[in-house]
Amino acid sequence: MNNTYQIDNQSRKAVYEQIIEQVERFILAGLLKPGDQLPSVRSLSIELNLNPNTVQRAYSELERRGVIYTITGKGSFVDEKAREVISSEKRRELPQLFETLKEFSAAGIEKQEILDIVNYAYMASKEEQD
Amino acid sequence: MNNTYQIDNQSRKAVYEQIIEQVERFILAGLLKPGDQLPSVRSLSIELNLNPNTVQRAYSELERRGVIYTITGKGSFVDEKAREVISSEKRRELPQLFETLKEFSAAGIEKQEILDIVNYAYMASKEEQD
Amino acid sequence: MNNTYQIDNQSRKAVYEQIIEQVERFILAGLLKPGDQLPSVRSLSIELNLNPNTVQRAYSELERRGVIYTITGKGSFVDEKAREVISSEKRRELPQLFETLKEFSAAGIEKQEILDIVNYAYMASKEEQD
Amino acid sequence: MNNTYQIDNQSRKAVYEQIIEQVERFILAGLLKPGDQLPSVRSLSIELNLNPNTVQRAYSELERRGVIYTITGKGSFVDEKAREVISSEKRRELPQLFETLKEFSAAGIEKQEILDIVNYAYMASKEEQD
DNA sequence: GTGGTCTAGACCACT
DNA sequence: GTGGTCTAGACCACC
Repeated sequence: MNNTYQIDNQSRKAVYEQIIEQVERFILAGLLKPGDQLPSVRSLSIELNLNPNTVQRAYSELERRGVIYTITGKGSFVDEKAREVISSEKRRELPQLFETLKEFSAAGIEKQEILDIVNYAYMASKEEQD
Repeated sequence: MNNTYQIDNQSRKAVYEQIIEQVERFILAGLLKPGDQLPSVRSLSIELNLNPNTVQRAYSELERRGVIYTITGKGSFVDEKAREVISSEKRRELPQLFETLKEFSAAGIEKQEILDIVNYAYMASKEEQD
Repeated sequence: MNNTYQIDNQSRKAVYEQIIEQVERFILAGLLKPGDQLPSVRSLSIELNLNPNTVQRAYSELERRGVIYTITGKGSFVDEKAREVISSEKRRELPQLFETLKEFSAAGIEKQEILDIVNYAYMASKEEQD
Repeated sequence: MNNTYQIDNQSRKAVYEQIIEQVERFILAGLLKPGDQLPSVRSLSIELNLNPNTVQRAYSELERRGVIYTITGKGSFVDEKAREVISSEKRRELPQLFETLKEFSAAGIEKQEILDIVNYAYMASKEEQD
């Protein structure tokens, strides 16, 4: 796992959302810790060959959520409560998981197959953490 | 559970995608069986207060996927292989489930909590089936 | 090869065109000879479970082309010049074959592969003739 | 050979299909290469005096097939695998060629005449390529 | 600027 | 009546 940002222009996901996701992923993975400085809007926009507006939008949204904070003239930094904020965001996705799983069931996908995937995912996640 | 169509204008999901999802859900739930006729483009567009084009687009996509077939001048009908097609569509979503679960793990959501949701979802789905 | 009519409701081809094609094919195959009587509009529409209008339309078009002729009150019969007419219809499709073949070439399909198909098709056709 | 788009309003082929065919033809002819940008939906609709929806529909279908990819807000571009995709589409038409040839045979068109057309078509295609 | 979606309403071929 | 296509024109998100 590396901590350099990447964007997939061909993805149907908006570019600014891809940036948000990656910042949050780096935080969850411990690659970015509270107080750490994020790349500046300008440098990241150059690195990723993006319009600065796009990067700015991602940072603004992250700040709105309380994941980072910005000190004008100094830069953007990971908030103390970042992990907490991200976790509660993810938790809000659980009801949708429930709906998805009901559809898998209706589609005839065996419960055991899902349970296996859960186990693999949790194993894989713990390994990446190390 | 009823089999009348509903659309949510607030949703960020495209209306035509909502129609597709509902048709597929009705089929999985057994409310629409192979050979059954779907509401005509016109009648559904009136019922949902939509433009015929929007309904037409949903039906075209369902036909392209092999979920329904259309006889010009007669109507649209559930394909014999509809369930099969939908199941394989769903199965293609499993890798994304894997990614989502890894994120839940990284976000500190306990595996047991996920397993509970899986169990609930499969119970709920089986009940709706009856 | 049999000479009973069949229609494919799910085909994208119009039903009346399917009838036309089959009549012409039977004539080319020698299953229908000049002077032979075609099934009546009514009986064919019942046999194929079609609206009589649809069958009528096919017969009218065949008459217009000179493939069959109709004697009111007696029925429809294969015209003496039927084969000739159908052949010249087919011959008019040759320029389109030319275009199709150019596209196959551009798509990287080898000429030899096409030549093989031509040979097979002519062999198969001669066999069915017997 | 030029690479400007043209539509034939008289044709019974749908306009959006004509656009699809032309884009694919330009790609096969090497006039459009992977990564090349297609005219924007708006500009092409103006150039051809069509409604933007019609062009949009063609582009959507091309994207679904994997011939082009689209970056919302930036434009549509020829996919790396475009030729591959188009070739396999064409190859799927071969069985229909077989049927057509059988009919030509039954219609009394000499095999030699067909072979000549194949040769001409392959010659013509190679020349256009240069 | 770009594509994505939708409404409104029309015409056509076919059953 | 049914679906298939198209025009005209609008609004949105994103770059």
